Amino acid sequence: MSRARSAAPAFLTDAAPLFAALGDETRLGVVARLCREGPLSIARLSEDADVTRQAITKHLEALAGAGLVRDTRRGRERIWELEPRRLEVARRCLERISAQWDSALERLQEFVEE
Amino acid sequence: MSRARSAAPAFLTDAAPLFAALGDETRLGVVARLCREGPLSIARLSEDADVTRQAITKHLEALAGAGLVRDTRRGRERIWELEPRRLEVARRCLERISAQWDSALERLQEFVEE
DNA sequence: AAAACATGCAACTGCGGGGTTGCGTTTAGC
DNA sequence: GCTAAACGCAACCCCGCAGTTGCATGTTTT
Repeated sequence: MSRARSAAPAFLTDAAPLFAALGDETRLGVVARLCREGPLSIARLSEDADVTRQAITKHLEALAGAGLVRDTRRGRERIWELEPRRLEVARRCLERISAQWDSALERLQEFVEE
Repeated sequence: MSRARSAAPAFLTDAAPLFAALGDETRLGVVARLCREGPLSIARLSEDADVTRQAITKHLEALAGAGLVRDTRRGRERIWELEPRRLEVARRCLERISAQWDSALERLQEFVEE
């Protein structure tokens, strides 16, 4: 489908890669952890993970590809942190879709009441 | 990671498959269309899509796997519609994560202001 | 300078996702 | 009853993702 039916809204086209990036338990966990613990190195992120350090690295780069995180080099470490701006965009995106569903749900509710 | 770091919150574990289901432009388009056009048959959903009918079928079943849609047979047709309850759950899930990010963003803001 | 630490790079595997084609089956519509 | 529409099923292909291992490189630390 992609851009069928009178051109899908832009925020939907943008949303797909975003969802895809978050559609992995490991990555979602990394984001959550960066959320509540702030910037962390790869080593620290890998410590409690049940996958390899390299796996974590790949996931971080996947998240970076979606623009959700950013890395900064500090000595021999590579520190990863959330990307506020992009995260804010993503947040709005989620809310728009949420709102879209909400109105759809209301309409469905009307049907039921008839 | 998955359930590392003092057990990841349940709503995170649940969210991953949800995001995964939505992490495809085609599927996202299908959901959006069911949102604003109501229940539709596979044929109608495939009409304007740029993939095959079978592809659409698979996507629908993927969405069904995430509990987002439901099918009803009507004659020779198979009608697909949104699953309100589950969609509501998903919506709340998005909002929780959104809120989580929001507080993280606020904290980041504080850092900047220092 | 040597040991320990943090990471990069590359190759490799396995598997599932997204897509297709071909054909069979059921249900409308004349 | 015959044709066309709507769909199911199954096999197949391709590619990228998630994960691994092994080794090299750069940085602290003592």
